[in-house]
This record gives sequence, C-alpha cells and structure tokens, in this order.
Amino acid sequence: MDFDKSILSFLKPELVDTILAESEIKAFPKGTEILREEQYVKVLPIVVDGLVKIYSRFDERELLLYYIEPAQSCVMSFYAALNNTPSKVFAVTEEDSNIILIPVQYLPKWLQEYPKFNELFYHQFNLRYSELLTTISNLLLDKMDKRLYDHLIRKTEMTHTKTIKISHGQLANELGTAREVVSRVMKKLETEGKVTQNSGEITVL
Amino acid sequence: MDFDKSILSFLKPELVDTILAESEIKAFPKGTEILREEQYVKVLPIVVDGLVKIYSRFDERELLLYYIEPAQSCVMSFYAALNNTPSKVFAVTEEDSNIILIPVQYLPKWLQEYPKFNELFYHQFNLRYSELLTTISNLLLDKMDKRLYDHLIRKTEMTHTKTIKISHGQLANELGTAREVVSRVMKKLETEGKVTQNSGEITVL
DNA sequence: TAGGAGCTGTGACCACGGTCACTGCACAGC
DNA sequence: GCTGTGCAGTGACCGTGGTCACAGCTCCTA
Repeated sequence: MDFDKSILSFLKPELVDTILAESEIKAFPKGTEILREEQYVKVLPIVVDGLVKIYSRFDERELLLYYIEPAQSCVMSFYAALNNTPSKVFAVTEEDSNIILIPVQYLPKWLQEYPKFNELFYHQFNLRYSELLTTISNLLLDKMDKRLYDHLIRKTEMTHTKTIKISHGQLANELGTAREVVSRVMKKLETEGKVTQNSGEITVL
Repeated sequence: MDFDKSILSFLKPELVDTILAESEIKAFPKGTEILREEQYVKVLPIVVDGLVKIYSRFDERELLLYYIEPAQSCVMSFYAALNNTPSKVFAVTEEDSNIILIPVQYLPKWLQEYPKFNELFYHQFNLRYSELLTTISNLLLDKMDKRLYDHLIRKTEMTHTKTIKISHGQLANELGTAREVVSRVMKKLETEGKVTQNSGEITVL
C-alpha cells in the first residue's frame, strides 16, 4: 500500500525500507479495538495516520491514558511484544487509521542494528511516562470542570474541528467519572459560555 | 570500593567490569537529595544498596511516585541523561545508599554494544510505567484510609521492619494530601487496631 | 402506534477530604 | 526559668463529586 514515507523521515531511509519490507500496513476503521488487556502481543504497531486511544480499566471504571498520534507507537505493547508478557492497557482507534504492524521477531535484531530505531522507543517511553505524570497531576489537583474542559479542548486540537461527536457517558469513561457528573459539569460549562451542545454533539467555543 | 557484584549478575561479567572501570560508586547518607527537578543530568545512577525515593512536585503539593531498590535505575534520569534534557522528578535517598554513577558519555556506546544493557533500561521503563499506572489507579479509586495503610505496609516491606520513623507531615507529602488528613486517618487506623503510634514512630500490626 | 433503547437533565443526599483555627505537648537553646 | 519550633490531635465547616431515583427526549422497530 502507498503512504507518505515522510512520516518516518526521522529514521534512515534504509531502515524505513527494511521495516516496510517485512511489515504489514493495515487500515482499521474508527472504533476498532486493536489491543485488549491481558492480550499477548505478536505485532508492534506504529501509527501512520489516524488516531489511537489508549486507556486502562480499573475495577469497573475506565480512564483514558493518552492518544497515539501519527509516527508514534504504543510502548506498552512494545514491551509486551519484546518480552512476551500480556499488555496492561486497551487500544481503540478513535478515527480511521493506518497502522504499520511490525512482527515481533524482527525487533531484537533491528534494535541492535539501528540505533535510531532504539532511540525511537526510548523517546516513546519517555513521552508516555510524561503523559502519565500529567494525568496524575490532573487527578490530584484539578476539579472536574477543568479536567473536562481541558479534555474537550484537547479533542478539538487533535481532530482539527470545533465540534465533537460524543455522549456524556463516553466522556465520563474517558475521565474516570460518572455520567451524571459529566452532565452536571457540561451544563455549567454551557452557562459559562465555554461550549454549546445538542444531542450528542459538543462545540467548543 | 568493594561491593557485591552479584547484584549485577543479570549482566554479563564482561559488561559489569566495563561499567565499573569507568564509573564511580558513591555512598550517599540517608536524606541526600541526589536529583533535583529541572536539573541537567550528567551521570546515570544505578542503586547498589539502600533505597531511593522518587517523587514529583505539582504546584505546592508533592506525591511519591515510586522507590528505586537495589539493582534498579531511575529511567527518568536515564532519558534525561541520554538526551540532555532536564529531569522532571526529584530523588532522595530514603536510607544510606551506595550508587553507581555512570558518566553519560558512555551510554550510547554501551547501549549499542551490549544488548543486555539496553534490555535493562527497557525493563526499568516498563517497571516505572506500571508503577505509575497503579499510582493512578490508587488516586482514582481508593480512599485515604486504604491509601495510607497500603503505603505504610509497603514501607515496612521495603525496610524489613515493622516500625517506621516518620512524621504525619511527611506521610502527607508522600500521599499528596494534608497533614491534618493523615492525623485523622491515622487515629482511625489506630482505633481499628491496625497500627500503633507514639511520637514520630508508627508500628504496623 | 406502542414499546424499548439510549441519551440527557435534575434534584436530593451524603461521604470524603481539604482547610482553618486552635490546643497541647516535647524538646532545644538562650 | 521562658521562649521558639515542630509535631500531633481535634472540632467545625463546606465544596466536590459519586450515587440514586426519576422524568423527559429522540429514534428505531415490531
């Protein structure tokens, strides 16, 4: 399949060709569950375009951890793949996405032969680690109104559109809270003139 | 300096010798601040013995992230060292500790030449990532009484003693809450017969 | 057209924990 | 002695958000 190789331009062209020769690029429609918790991972995903949502499930509650944007990889599945241990998180495509699937057996070899490839994953690990830190900071310090508003802002930034199609219940899941709480806070944000909403659509002003 | 090399036995002896030839092993007394936030890192620490506490500061509040036990390393400072970026966390010795300090300039070379060395850090990253996940889970789901009690239990497990010398204020910092809250909950744990305390000492029953 | 499913809006209730304002205690140094 | 400092204990207050119990809405399908 054709795609814009410039997305991997930070890697040496020689490495890009090696990767593409052995890997599959697959299209996943929006909403596909590409990684289940406790699943043993056979391929390592690198997102080419689209958007993948990574979340965890604690008890009955869920919490969005971060998004994987183009040219990024899911380090949890990377480590799970390298060591044949189950993954601890879930991954779902938030938009139609094309994803490179690298078979795990090539990883040790490429990691050793291509320092840039190695660096890529250290960088990804660091990125996710930082995002978890800010998630922790938000949980510890911020009230729901700020958490929800920031979350909506982030969504508009990533999808490059001011209007989001999502239900209060889904938002509640992403923030690890209850549906009623989201409804309450959304109403507050609406009266504050920060958003408008009607029937499953939210517009950030 | 002498120390028990068996602690690094998971690495090839050849690699251990290489590391020790170029690195310094330094003794840090309990309570030494060995890593400040926003500090540029020139050496990579690997704990030989003792215990190092890693925490972060959000606004005015602190939160303990995890402990570094013998044969472990601080991946945040690892990444910071590799890329010459400032660290985002603090590190303080919780006990007298001996720590190997590897000068950063050897890292790229050794990472490429010794796959085991590389694996060590992937493993550490994954470990910390998992610990941050459980921290998030605790913040999201658990009440203070459970968080505090679990925290005390963990402390006794790591120091191999039932009695902990710590003030309520310090505990509050580690849990990201207020001193009064810790006092309140400690009283509750005491009446429940889970702990006893007198003047800066807490004994877990 | 009646019923069901899924979503939103709301009011009431209440536990948890953050904050304030103290008091009491121990211990150190002057 | 007195005073300052640091820690523990406590009562009062109250905002946030989790929960329950509904009611109302749209849309789909039998």
